[in-house]
Amino acid sequence: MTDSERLQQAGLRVTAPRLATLEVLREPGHLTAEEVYQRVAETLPGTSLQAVYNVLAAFTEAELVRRVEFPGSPWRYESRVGDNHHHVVCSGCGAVADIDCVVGHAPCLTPSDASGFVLTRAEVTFEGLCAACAAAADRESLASA
Amino acid sequence: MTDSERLQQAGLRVTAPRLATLEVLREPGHLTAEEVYQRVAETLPGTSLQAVYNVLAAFTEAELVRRVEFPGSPWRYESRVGDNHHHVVCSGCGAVADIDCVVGHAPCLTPSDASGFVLTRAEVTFEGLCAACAAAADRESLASA
DNA sequence: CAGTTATTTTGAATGATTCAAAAAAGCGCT
DNA sequence: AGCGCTTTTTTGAATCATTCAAAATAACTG
Ligand SMILES: [Mn+2]
Ligand SMILES: [Mn+2]
Ligand SMILES: [Zn+2]
Ligand SMILES: [Zn+2]
Repeated sequence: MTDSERLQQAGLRVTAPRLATLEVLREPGHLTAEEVYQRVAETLPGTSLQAVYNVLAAFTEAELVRRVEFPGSPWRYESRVGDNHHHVVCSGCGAVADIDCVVGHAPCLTPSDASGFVLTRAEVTFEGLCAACAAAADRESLASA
Repeated sequence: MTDSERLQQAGLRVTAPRLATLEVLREPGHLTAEEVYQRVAETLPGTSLQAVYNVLAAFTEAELVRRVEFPGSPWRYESRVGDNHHHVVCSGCGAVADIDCVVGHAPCLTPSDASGFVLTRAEVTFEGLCAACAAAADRESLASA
């Protein structure tokens, strides 16, 4: 299916900013609105940041993209949708990586006691150190020892 | 241990705003800085919102309180610390409830593949409808059927 | 192509959090 | 109790991501 068709299927008009945004978000990654805007502006100068915000809001609504929120960071957007995967954020450098849903059977959707809530979704964010930052920390502690 | 002693143990000076904040956060709940400020101001008029922000930042740093972030909401603070429990947020009314760590053996800390990250923490936020909102939704769908 | 409606542009507003400088208060010591 | 040093609070302003609003423009329908 072409990008235009995807937009139409979602009930959205086919516009240049939207096509450019789809293109930018095609490759894997977790970009902020500002970052998407920078990249869109490369191929489509004159596009406003506000337009990118509008596009991303519409896409999120239509579930063409997924919006993820990490502490202390602006919202980020990715094209990997529909699989409720999770994320790790490096507390050293801020790098983000995808994590497939834990140990098979989605244990994260079956808490022991949900206090009467009907659960629809689980958002899981891991925190840790990426390989590079962990290595750096190792060298650090070795040097000071 | 008294609140004063807790502050001293954390290396923090004992001040009125800090004691008042500890008092406010004694009971379970998830309050925003603004809400803490409102309650502190009741017993300690003249306290500034900025002071509350300072206190909460110091407390979070010292792990006297835990800060949790929910999408679309200002940060919230709670006194239940040290057990890495999780949360549900009602998508209807915004109510927040605690959820003990899922099915015993903390499966949320053992993802199938962490892409080389060394994990230190898992933040799990469930989304759903609280009992009241679920009941309301039921009535709604019944009426329109 | 004209009419209708969605989208983009431009410019400003909002709200939570942070920054900075001066005043006040807490603590250790005498 | 009083001094001096350091932390905390106050006051006032700044920052940043996101949102709001109105007018201009562009996409779809027939
Ligand atoms: Mn992802
Ligand atoms: Mn809690
Ligand atoms: Zn890193
Ligand atoms: Zn509810």
